[in-house]
Amino acid sequence: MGRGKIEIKKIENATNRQVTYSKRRNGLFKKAQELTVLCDAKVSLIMFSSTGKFHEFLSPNTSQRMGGDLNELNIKELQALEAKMDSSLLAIRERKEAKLDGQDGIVETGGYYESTMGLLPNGASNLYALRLYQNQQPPLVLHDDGTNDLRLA
Amino acid sequence: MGRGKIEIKKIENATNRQVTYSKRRNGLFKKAQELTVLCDAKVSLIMFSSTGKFHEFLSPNTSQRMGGDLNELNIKELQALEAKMDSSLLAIRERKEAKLDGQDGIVETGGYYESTMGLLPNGASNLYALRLYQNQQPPLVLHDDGTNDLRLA
DNA sequence: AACTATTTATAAGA
DNA sequence: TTCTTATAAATAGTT
Repeated sequence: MGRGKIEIKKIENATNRQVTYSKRRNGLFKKAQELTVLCDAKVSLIMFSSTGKFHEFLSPNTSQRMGGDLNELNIKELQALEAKMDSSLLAIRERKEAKLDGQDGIVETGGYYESTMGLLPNGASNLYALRLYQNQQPPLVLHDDGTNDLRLA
Repeated sequence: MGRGKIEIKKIENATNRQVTYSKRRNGLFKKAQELTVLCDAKVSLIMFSSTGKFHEFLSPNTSQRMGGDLNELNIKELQALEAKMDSSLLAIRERKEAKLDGQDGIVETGGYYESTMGLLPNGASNLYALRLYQNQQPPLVLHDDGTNDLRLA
């Protein structure tokens, strides 16, 4: 939708690529915003340009605590969060043990799903998704771009 | 871009809202895909309809481990992941303690940033963002939609 | 699900 | 870079 039709392939010229990224990023955010309002949906949109610039959109209706911090959470919420982190950590430790022992006990039964993207202080980025399941020995799926180690703060 | 111009406000008719959600969701995914390819960007797009349906887009170049599981992670990665979860858990416990004591020790110094959205097995959803910092007493920012308790598996 | 009249996004140019 | 505008693309209302 412009003066000419373009092929969807990587824009090799870095300047043009940056300009297009900027324009289309704005377009995507606007669309995400509109979808959120029109359809009462929840949207999380996170992106990194090829130069490592980070931008995100979160549904306004999910941002009531924006700028807040843990002090805004009540004890019950903190306990729930702690419990979740605890069980996730346990899952990771179990996996690590299984790995060390050469075991394999993955059972994918569905359940909690989580997708996330991280930005590190040095500008490097990673994108990964975690799938945390509810059975007693939760498997966990982790993705990254395959080009960097997981860089977890 | 249709037969008529529309106002960006919630579509009250549930059927129309669902139809529009479906159309615009596809549009958003297509745009996200194009941006990924054209600009060599990384994009994570996650959404829930008002009826709780879940959809996501992850940049293809960040999905090399799709379908994999923790067994595909090496020990080093598992250790890094474990350490991250550990420190996050510690941050949460510290916050909880501070909360119980009525303290306030938040210091936002920047650093690791993480945004995430979760889906629970019962179809309920939550959207929240965590900001995990690198200083020794990491503050943590958590958002949800304010209408439900945090529902963490 | 398809079809189009229109609106909207944007590629190329200024 | 920011603005313009011709054109491609998305989509609202309809069938």
